Amino acid sequence: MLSCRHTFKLDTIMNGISSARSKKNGLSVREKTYEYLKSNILSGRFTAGERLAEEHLAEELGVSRTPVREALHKLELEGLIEPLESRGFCVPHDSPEEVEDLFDLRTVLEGYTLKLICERITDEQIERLEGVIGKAEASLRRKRIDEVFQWNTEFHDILHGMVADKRRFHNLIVNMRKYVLRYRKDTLQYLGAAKRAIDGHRQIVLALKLKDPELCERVMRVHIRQAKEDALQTNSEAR
Amino acid sequence: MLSCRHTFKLDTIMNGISSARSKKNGLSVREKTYEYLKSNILSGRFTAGERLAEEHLAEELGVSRTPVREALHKLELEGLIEPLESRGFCVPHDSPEEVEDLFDLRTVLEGYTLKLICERITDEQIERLEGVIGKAEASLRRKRIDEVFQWNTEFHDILHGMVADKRRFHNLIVNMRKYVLRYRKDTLQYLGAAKRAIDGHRQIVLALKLKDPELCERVMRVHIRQAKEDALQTNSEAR
DNA sequence: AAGCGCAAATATGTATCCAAAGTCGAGGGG
DNA sequence: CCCCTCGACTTTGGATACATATTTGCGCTT
Repeated sequence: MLSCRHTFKLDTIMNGISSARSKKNGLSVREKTYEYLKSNILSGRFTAGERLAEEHLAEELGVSRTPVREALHKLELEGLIEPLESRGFCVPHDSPEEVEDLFDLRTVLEGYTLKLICERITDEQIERLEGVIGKAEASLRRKRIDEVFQWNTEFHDILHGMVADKRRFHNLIVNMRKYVLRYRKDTLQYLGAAKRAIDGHRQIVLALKLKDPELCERVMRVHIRQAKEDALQTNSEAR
Repeated sequence: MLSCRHTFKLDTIMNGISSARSKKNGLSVREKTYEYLKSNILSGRFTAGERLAEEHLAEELGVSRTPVREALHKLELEGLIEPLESRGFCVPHDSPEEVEDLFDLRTVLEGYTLKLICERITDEQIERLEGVIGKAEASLRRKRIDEVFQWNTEFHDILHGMVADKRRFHNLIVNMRKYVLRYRKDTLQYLGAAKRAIDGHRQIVLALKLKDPELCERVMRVHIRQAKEDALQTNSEAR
């Protein structure tokens, strides 16, 4: 209650910067709310099953319920939260089965995507990928796991950028990688997993160089399956 | 303007039946709005690029803008509409490339799904599938294309029902089949396509009987690719 | 006559309001 | 003592109100 004060404050600021979705510069309140909630969910701030109430979140952010509602609905559609039987939403419990499903889906989609990429990739792009792998290895040698993670992310970003024109594939894959972050943050802790990931990337580039679409698909499937196993391993250890 | 009258009327009716999302019986206004818009989009009532304005739609349905907005956002996420640069949404132009993308995605997902199904299907379920194929053939002999379509849909429904526990796969596939309807409605017209679809289903069942996961994946890929070609063919003829 | 600019209309984003449904607890009855 | 019921409170869905932004068209100026 009494969030009016905060509301007015934020409102004023927002107006000053860029009231609605001025697209270029500032994000709309809804977008900010959405991003805020998403990052909180992915970073694990909310424990699974914990109730997320519109009102409460609205107050916390100093905005009205409207953008919060829209953000929650969007998150629900993306599968990051699920409706509670009674009311409200919560971050779903992630059973090992669901984690497995998620990775299986990635296995299939990313495998096929690499096959597509194989047919259109240029030598220059391959060099870029190799450069990134090199940087990841350098970070690994310095035991900077978080840096390795950054470079590995970059590696996949470059790949996905190559199918940006295939919007459905692109959106789907990018979305799934977001969910995966929830698990990866634990996985990351292990040097072994980081090394395996880099090895996988080396193999991917090799397959791309050979211009063998079928090999590409298989290699990527193996890579993601490896990631799945690392994630499941870490997850079960955590409990 | 002056939609107030309608609004009050519908409001009263709604309240009488089941105001909010009484889940079991009646749909919430948002859900009804969503379904309404979706069926209108899929049935091709809106021409591609045509602007969909909240206010206008709200008035047409006799509801306020709130549920319309939520429905529009949902449709956007599903890819059935896309935001216009300025404001509002529109049904995207479906370039042959996009249709191809859509089917490619289905190819991959359904292929993998059949592989999964292969490992868990029972003889009884196979019999059910064969029964449905038989009925589709009977309908085909009587040249009842719409009936063939129903049975073919049933065939895929049964298959997808078998991976209902893999929620991500399930949702994704079911969703994509919805989009496909937009094209299939034309494709359907052709007996040749109907026959090819049934043949594909026969092959699928055969692969399932052989319990060969790799074969299943390949056969399903071929089947969907066939559907893609039929769809593209029809589409280009239509223009 | 043409182009620039301003103003009005329209649409969208956000806040608030209202009604209805669900939840929880207290009190009474079995 | 436990269960059932009724009522108040919480929370959500939907409507409306309001501010802002965009677009379009009209008028003025050059």
